[in-house]
Amino acid sequence: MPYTYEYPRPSVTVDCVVFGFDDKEPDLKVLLIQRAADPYKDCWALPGGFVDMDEPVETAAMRELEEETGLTDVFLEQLYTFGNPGRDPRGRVISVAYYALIAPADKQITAASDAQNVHWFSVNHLPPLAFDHDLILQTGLQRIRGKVSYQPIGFELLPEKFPLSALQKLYETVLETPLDKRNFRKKILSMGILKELDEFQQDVSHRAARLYSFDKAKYEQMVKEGFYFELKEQRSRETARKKLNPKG
Amino acid sequence: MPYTYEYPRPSVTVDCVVFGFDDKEPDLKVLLIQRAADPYKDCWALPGGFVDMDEPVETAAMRELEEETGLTDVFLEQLYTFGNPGRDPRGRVISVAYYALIAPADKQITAASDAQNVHWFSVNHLPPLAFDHDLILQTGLQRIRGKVSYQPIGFELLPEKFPLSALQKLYETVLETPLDKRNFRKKILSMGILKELDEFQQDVSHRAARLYSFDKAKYEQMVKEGFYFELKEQRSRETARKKLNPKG
DNA sequence: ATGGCTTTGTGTATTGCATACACTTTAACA
DNA sequence: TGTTAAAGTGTATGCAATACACAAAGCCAT
Repeated sequence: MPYTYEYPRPSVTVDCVVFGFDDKEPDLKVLLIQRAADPYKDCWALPGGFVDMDEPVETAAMRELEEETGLTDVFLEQLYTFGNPGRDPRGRVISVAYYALIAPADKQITAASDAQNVHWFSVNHLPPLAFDHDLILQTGLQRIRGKVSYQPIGFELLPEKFPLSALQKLYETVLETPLDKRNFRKKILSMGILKELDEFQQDVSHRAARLYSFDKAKYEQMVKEGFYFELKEQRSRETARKKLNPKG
Repeated sequence: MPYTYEYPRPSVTVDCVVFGFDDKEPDLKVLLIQRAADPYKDCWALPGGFVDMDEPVETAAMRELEEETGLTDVFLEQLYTFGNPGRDPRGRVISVAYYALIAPADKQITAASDAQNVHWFSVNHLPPLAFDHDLILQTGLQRIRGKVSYQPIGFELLPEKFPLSALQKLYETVLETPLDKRNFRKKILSMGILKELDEFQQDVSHRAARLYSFDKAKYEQMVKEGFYFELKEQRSRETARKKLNPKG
């Protein structure tokens, strides 16, 4: 026990809420691991672990994610720090949570390290989770729901090349609202941040859709010039009217 | 040195970016303390300190804020966690940063604890800061710039009763853009989240403006019913036209 | 009291964008 | 070849954002 301090110190961990989108189902999924060790042995949990003394916190998140699930090169952003006393039976543990967005089809998942199992779960059918991981997960869900409308992070959940219908389904799923096809296409295309490809869907039993890709360089250029991404839930005229005159 | 652990542990601190608004100047201010102890003795810094083992992190932020500046009952939200190795010369210190919004006129400030001095600084005229506090402060600034447009947090920076011109100046200051008076008033009043008071400015050497207050209960009710606060930088027709046809 | 100064407070015409809405085209497969 | 499934496309309407200027109020100095 060589590490001695004048005052007590908490442990610091990282946890990752990894979101994935499947446009076949379609629903929003979260990657969970089944714990191989106590506490909460056999319970499902977010991938994560202790921060090393000489690594940045975000690096720790990426390292733990790779160790436990095999994932590398993912979009990763800090979510929130959870540090209530009592959230971990081992003592005072403060956890810096991150959220990641990946296109499951693009990435291979492998259980490793102290995960005995890794699995995608729909956010609507989650198992009981270890620690306060359900709170962390719900916080992540709120975050991406709030964020997709104002930042083009949704593209991180799609493969590099995708049909417009997949993008629309993604937005419909995350925002939990149907969108009008013509209006959606008109709006996203008018932004000019998509590259129209000369490629089409393969192996579909109906007319193949044209594929697009997100033009990140152009998007960043446009942001510099004052462009403002916005792709929100459509507010119907009904709703708008009610706002002004609640009696109908 | 009674605290001994099997693995090394970082220290965990909190830091607070306290924003205030002065509609006389008008500019956005930040509350800084002058450190009474090493490291960075005499240097200006964000109020903050170590998290106790048995208190929630947010409680630590409120406690340190009160100890060092005398402030209580302020709007406080978590901002971001800064934990790069090397950010503190005392060793590995991970800091959970919060930001606070207050109306300086409503609150009394008092230097105490290990602050030898407390002072409001304009965000445009900051002294050199201790640790990575400039990074934290800029992160806070970005956060409120991004957030005022979509959440009515601006009211936290005004006294309870305020004239519309103060609200407008606040938005102009935070968004760094002029706003049209008639359009601003039309929009904010049409939202129905302001209570029109039967009180007027006192001691002004011109026509006294009517005072308003933010109707928080009504706002929260409206949010439940699907209301969506939005008060953004106005995009001129010029700008909008350039977007579609860059050549003019 | 009068005129000057400062800030409040108000209305309308125009334009652009969001919305609502349905049918034809394409391609695979039976 | 016709059945099925999804892709792809245009327009009319209405609301909301914008641009814009002057009269009213109240204090102050003369």
